[in-house]
Amino acid sequence: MDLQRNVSDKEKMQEIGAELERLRAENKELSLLLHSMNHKYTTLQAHVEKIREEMDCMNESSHDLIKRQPIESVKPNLTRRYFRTNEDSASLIVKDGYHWRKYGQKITKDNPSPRAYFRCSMAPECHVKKKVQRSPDDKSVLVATYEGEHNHPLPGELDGMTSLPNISSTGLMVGFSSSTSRDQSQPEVTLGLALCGSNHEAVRSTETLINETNNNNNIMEECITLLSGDPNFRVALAAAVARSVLSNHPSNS
DNA sequence: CGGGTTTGACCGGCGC
DNA sequence: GCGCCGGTCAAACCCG
Repeated sequence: MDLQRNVSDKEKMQEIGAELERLRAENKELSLLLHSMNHKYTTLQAHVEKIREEMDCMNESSHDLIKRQPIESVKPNLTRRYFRTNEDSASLIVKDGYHWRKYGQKITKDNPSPRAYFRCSMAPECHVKKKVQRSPDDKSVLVATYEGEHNHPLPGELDGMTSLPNISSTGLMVGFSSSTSRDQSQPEVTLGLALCGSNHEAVRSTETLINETNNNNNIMEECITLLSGDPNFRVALAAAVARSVLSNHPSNS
C-alpha cells in the first residue's frame, strides 16, 4: 500500500517537474519574443523619427513650390495619424490628449463616412485644426489629419516637450504628408517594419494602437491584447512553444 | 449658464 | 458662368 502510494507520489513529482520544465521553456520563449518585440519597437521608433526628419527637410527644400502660392494660402504641415476604434461606434472623437471643439461635419465625395472638423480649444491663441474621418478601407480606423502646431504643452506633460503632431515623444506616427501634397487619397507613408514578422494585419493594427496612447505600458498591454487575439499569431506562438517543448522532451515525440 | 455639438447655410476654389 | 465640393460659420440645441 505504502509502496504504491510512494510510486504514485513519485509519478506526480515527475509530472510536476515536467510541467515546471515546460513552463520554464515557455517562459523563456515568451521572454525572447518580448525582447524581440522591444527591439523591433525601438527600431520602428528610430525609423519613424528618421522619416519625420526627412519630411522636414523636404518641406524646407520645397520652398519653390510654396513660393508660387500667396503667403496666406500656404498651409502649415499636415500630419496624419490613425486611431483604432469600435467599428459600430458613430463617434469621431479620438483621444490624443488635447481638447478639441468641433465646428463642422461634412459628407465628402470619396468617403461615405462623415468628416468632422475640430479646432484646438485648449488655448485661445492655438489655431491647430484637425479633421477626423473613418478610413474607407477599414471602418474601425479613424484617420485624423492635423494642421498646424500647438503653441502650448500637452496636458499632463511633465517636461514641456513639443506637442504631438510633429514629435512622437512616446506615441508614434504611422503616416504623415507634406504641406505641399495635394493628393491625400492615400497614406503617403507605410512603415515596412514588422513587430512580429509574419502577420501584417496584426502589425498594422498594432501600429494603429501605438498611435492612440501616450503610455508605453499601455502600448505593450494593447500589443499583447491585440496579438493574443490574433489567431495566426496564436498558431505561430503555439508552434514555437510546441517546438520548445519537443526539444526539451525528445522522448515524447 | 457656459461650453460643446449639430446641422443647414454660406463661401471660395477649381474644373469644365 | 456654372456647378461641384471642401471648409467654415453660426444659430439652435444639448448637457452637466
